[in-house]
Amino acid sequence: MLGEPIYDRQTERRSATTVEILDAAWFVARDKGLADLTLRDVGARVGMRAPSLYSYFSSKNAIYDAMFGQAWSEYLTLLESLAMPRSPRAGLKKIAHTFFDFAVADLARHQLMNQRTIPGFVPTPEAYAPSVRALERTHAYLAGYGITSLEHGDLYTAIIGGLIDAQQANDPGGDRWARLLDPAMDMFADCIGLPGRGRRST
Amino acid sequence: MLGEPIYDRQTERRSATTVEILDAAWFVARDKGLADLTLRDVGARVGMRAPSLYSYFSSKNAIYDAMFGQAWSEYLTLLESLAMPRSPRAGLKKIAHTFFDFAVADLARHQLMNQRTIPGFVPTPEAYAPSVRALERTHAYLAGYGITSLEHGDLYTAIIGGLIDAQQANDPGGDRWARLLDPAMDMFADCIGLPGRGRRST
DNA sequence: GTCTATAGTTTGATAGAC
DNA sequence: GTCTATCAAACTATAGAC
Repeated sequence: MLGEPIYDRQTERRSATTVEILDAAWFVARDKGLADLTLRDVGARVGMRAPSLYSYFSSKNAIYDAMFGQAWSEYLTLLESLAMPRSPRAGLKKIAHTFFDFAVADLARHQLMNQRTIPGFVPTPEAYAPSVRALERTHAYLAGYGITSLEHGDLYTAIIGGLIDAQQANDPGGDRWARLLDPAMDMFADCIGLPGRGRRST
Repeated sequence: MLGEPIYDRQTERRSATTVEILDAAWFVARDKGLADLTLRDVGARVGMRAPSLYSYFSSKNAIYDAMFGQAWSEYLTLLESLAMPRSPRAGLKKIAHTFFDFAVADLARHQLMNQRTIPGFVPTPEAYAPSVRALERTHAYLAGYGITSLEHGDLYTAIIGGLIDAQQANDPGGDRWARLLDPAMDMFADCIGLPGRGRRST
């Protein structure tokens, strides 16, 4: 008797369709807004009727859940692929820019990842896992620069998050707050006594 | 012929009911979530059926709009009532705490005031006015402490906003990020060269 | 001004034919 | 696995009686 194959045409085709559906969901979310995503629209985008989606996802929230996990996994991969510089100051800026740019590049994604805006949606532990790993990885980077205090890590992420929200809320598509990212990082670095440039006017 | 009265029993009663409806709307928003506010629930809370609300508000968005204006007016009043201290550092902290506490005290209100989470809702210019006045007033306070640069003002508000969002997203009801407010303000003050304590470890 | 009644829409989800 | 058909529910908003 032959061993069971790791995959066959059927399961391969099936997961390909699953990815296709998720892509369609992202498109609709960006187009109509994350909260206004409907199964009809998603289905139409992949040439299906809404009920057919239930062959791939058990509910609408299951789609949100997969999107959540996918987005954080993407960010985690991006974060882990970074070649971190020697200089702590440059390192802080690199992570900050990576997160900032990732968030600003896709508002719907940022909303799903970082805000609690979908009424009944709570990510499952499986989908939540990569976001935890991303945070751990960030703290590991900071620790590599000698920043081990929990408070410093919290403040660091809060400042970046504040700049992102201000940017997208008050100047979407612009760079009024994006330009403050580096000065803010220098300010933070000065505050915790990192080596490098001393005081700076802005 | 008698002059027209400034008000009479009818208009007085009418505006009283309007306030009652708004109070009910706030209650429902806090209870069920801002996005899940329904006219049925609001009506039930004031002993009316949903259609009756249309005698007071022309649409559901008109209710959101009134709530938006009301919230910002309240904050503006609070802001203008502050007795600002002499010390710039203390002043920065006072405004920061005022805004932080106001936001954290009512999540639904914060969501309506500062985030764009309701699908079709855009505040009318009238409702938007007090929020502009609040921002102007904040900048006036900062100017009184010699902080006149636009960038500094933007960074100041972004930091506070970031701490608020981190607090409510990751530790609602706690104080993990609230405790960072003063250190963050000292950091900011150090950065822009305000007098007072020099460098500080956190 | 408030009600009942209802229009008109949209949505997530299920049943069952093919 | 995809479809049609449909359900059940929710909502905003309007019309018209009282």
